[in-house]
Amino acid sequence: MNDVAPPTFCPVYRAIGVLQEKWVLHIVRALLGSEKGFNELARAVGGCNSATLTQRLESLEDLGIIVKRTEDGGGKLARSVYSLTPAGQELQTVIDAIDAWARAHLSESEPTRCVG
Amino acid sequence: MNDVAPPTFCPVYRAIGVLQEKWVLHIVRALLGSEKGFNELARAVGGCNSATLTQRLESLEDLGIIVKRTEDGGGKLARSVYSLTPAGQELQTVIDAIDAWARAHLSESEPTRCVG
DNA sequence: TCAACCGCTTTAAAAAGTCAAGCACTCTGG
DNA sequence: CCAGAGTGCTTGACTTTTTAAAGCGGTTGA
Repeated sequence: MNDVAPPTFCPVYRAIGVLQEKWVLHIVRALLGSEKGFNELARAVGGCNSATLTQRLESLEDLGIIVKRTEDGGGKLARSVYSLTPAGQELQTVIDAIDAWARAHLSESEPTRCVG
Repeated sequence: MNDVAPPTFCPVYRAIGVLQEKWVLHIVRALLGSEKGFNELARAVGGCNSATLTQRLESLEDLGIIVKRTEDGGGKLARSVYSLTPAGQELQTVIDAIDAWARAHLSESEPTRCVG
C-alpha cells in the first residue's frame, strides 16, 4: 500500500532512461562515424521515420549529446548537419561495450548476416 | 528509387534493438545485484507495470539473458525467481559504461537527488 | 520542365505501454 | 477463523509513442 520511494535515483537511472529511447543508440552510433545531414542520418540509422527522428534529435540536442549546425552550403541550399558533442562522443564506450557483448553472445544462433 | 539495403546488419544492431526496449536495462541492472522474484523485481525496477514486465521477462528469457526458476519454497507457495545467465551477467560491462558516462555527463545541471 | 534530392511537418492509424482491477493461492496476526 | 497482506501473474480499457505516407518549399541536374 505504502508505495516504496524509488530506491536508486541516480544518474545511471536517468541515463538508462535516455539511452533506451527508441533509435537513440542507433543515432549515436551512426553519428560516431561522422556527422550527417538529416536524410543521410535517417538512412544510416535504417528504419526510423522522419517524425520520430526529428523528435529524438531535438531531445538529444537538449541533453547536450548532439549539436545541430545549419550550414549555408556556399549559396542558397541550407543543409542541417548533426554531430556529437564531446559528451556524445564519450558514448563510444557504451557502444563499444554493447558491441563486445553482442559479438560474444548474440552471433551464435541467429542469422546474423553481417555485411562488411 | 533503388532502396539501399540495410547498410550495417551486425550483432551490434540487434543488440541495440534488444537493449533499447523499455525497461530492459533497468531489469538487467536490478538483477545484477541479486536474483529476484516478480514483485520484488518490479519494485526494484521502479515504475514498470506487471504486464510489460511479464513480456520483457519472456523475451529476455528467449534471448538467453535471464532464467526463470520456479522454486517450491519448502512446501506449497511456488515462488518464481529471475536471475541472469552468464550472458546476462556480462551486460555488467554495458551498465558500467553507462554508469561512468552518466556520472561524467549527466550529474551536472540536473536535480539528481541520488538517494544512497 | 520534370524528376529527384534536401530538410523537415502533418495526419491518421497501428503498436506499445500503462493503469487498475482481479484471480488463485499462502502465510500472518488478532 | 478470517481479514489483510503477500506471492505471481492475467485481463481489458485507456493513453502514449511510433509508424507510414503524403506533402511542402526550395535546389539542382538533365
